[in-house]
Amino acid sequence: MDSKCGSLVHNDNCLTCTHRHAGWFCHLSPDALAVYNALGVHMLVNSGGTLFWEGEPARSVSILCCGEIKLTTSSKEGKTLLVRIAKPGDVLGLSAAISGTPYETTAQALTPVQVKTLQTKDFLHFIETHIEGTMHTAQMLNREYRDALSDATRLALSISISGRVARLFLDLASGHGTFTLAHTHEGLASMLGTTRETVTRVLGELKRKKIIDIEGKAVTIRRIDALELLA
Amino acid sequence: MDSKCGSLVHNDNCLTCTHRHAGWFCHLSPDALAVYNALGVHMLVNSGGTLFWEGEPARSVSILCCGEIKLTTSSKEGKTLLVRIAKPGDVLGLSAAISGTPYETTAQALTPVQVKTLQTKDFLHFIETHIEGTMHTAQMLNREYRDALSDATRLALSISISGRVARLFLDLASGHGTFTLAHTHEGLASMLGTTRETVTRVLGELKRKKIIDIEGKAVTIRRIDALELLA
DNA sequence: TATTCGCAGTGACGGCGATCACATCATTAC
DNA sequence: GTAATGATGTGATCGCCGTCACTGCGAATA
Repeated sequence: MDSKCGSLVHNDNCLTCTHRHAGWFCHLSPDALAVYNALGVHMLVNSGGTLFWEGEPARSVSILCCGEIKLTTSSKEGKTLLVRIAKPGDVLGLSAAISGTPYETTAQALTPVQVKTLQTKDFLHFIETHIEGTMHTAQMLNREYRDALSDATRLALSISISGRVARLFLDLASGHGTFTLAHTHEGLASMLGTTRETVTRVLGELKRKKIIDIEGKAVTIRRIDALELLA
Repeated sequence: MDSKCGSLVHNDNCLTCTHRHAGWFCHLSPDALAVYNALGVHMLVNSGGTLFWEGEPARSVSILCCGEIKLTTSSKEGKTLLVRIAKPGDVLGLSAAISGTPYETTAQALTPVQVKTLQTKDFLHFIETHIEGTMHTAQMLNREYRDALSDATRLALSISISGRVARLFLDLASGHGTFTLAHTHEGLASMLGTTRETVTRVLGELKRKKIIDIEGKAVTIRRIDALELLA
């Protein structure tokens, strides 16, 4: 499953699309796919571009074809929580469309991305008339729910910040001994409800204790037992 | 919308049920309702009874007819996070059923409750064959997602324990100015990710500031605006 | 090369809340 | 009654971590 856009050749035909993968919203049966394909438009967004802002009325829904998109939410005081990184196959603005409320997050491209964008009413009409689409919608919302819940759990159940870092790293590694850290310390801090400085210090501590290794963006877990103890 | 079970007369017929309300899962068209009605069984659960435990295989899905159910998740060390208080019309075990994973929370009745319980496979078959049910599923999952996200946001963006207490009390009051506090300080602490002493101190503070009154187990909210500000 | 800008690392200091310790009350057991 | 047990209230201490201030480093731009 390649998360990049390849050469970023603009492909606006879902019927001939080779990116699609099980678990993606657009992984539909030929019949539904034909209807889906006729809807909306394909768009390219530059790295750093913003698809929508938190609080904005939800005019459209976008399915991410390739690339990565950062979803954040912020408090009145300007503090920001990194909700999650959307991957290809994800639907952006889904929750807002379903509930008819403004976007609950801000969506900003981390890489060049391609999205297929539908007007909210077209999207809703599609899922209301294709049960397959409705089921996929439920699946996607369920994933978002599980993500948000595990965030809340991580934040609530670990008193210490190092505990939260440990929990997050165990999540990110998801069984493997190594993973790619796609976040800056700033980004980690906002996921963990702490500050950039504290993240720097905690990571330094973990490296010094030989619990993890960090080389560039590659993180290796050396003592998973120690991490689990912290979490 | 009465959240109580009235005289708790056992009504096992959804067709003649007068509790139902817009936004509830079971608020279905006559056709779908007739099918839905024929599924599963109605059950009464005493206050304090447990419907299911976190980690258990998701054998069944329950729609809450009346009463309140506490959903919690906990860490290995026994610390507990209050996920939310389910209200009538909510579907318990929905996420687990949709994703085919174990229950992600523990469900414990706060009051005497009536639920309609379906085997997971029957529930899935119902929503896979009734788009109305699928849409309601998406709506419910969306609500759960929004709840979890606001939990995460509050936990991440607010350091203060008094904010969490305020939020919990607003949930428990659910619009009313008064409610019964069915937990010890110890219990509250474990839900809020803090300690018994801190709960005692925060409650004392809130009483001193005339934001709430506590007499025995009866809590009265005197200044709901102040609570909302804290949360 | 020089400048800029974002990210990473580090020290100092102060405050919130965890922890420990103990003093009331309330309720149940005896 | 008295003892025992559990819940609540309160003070003292202390450490984690938020905040501020600054340095170093590398990549991008000119």
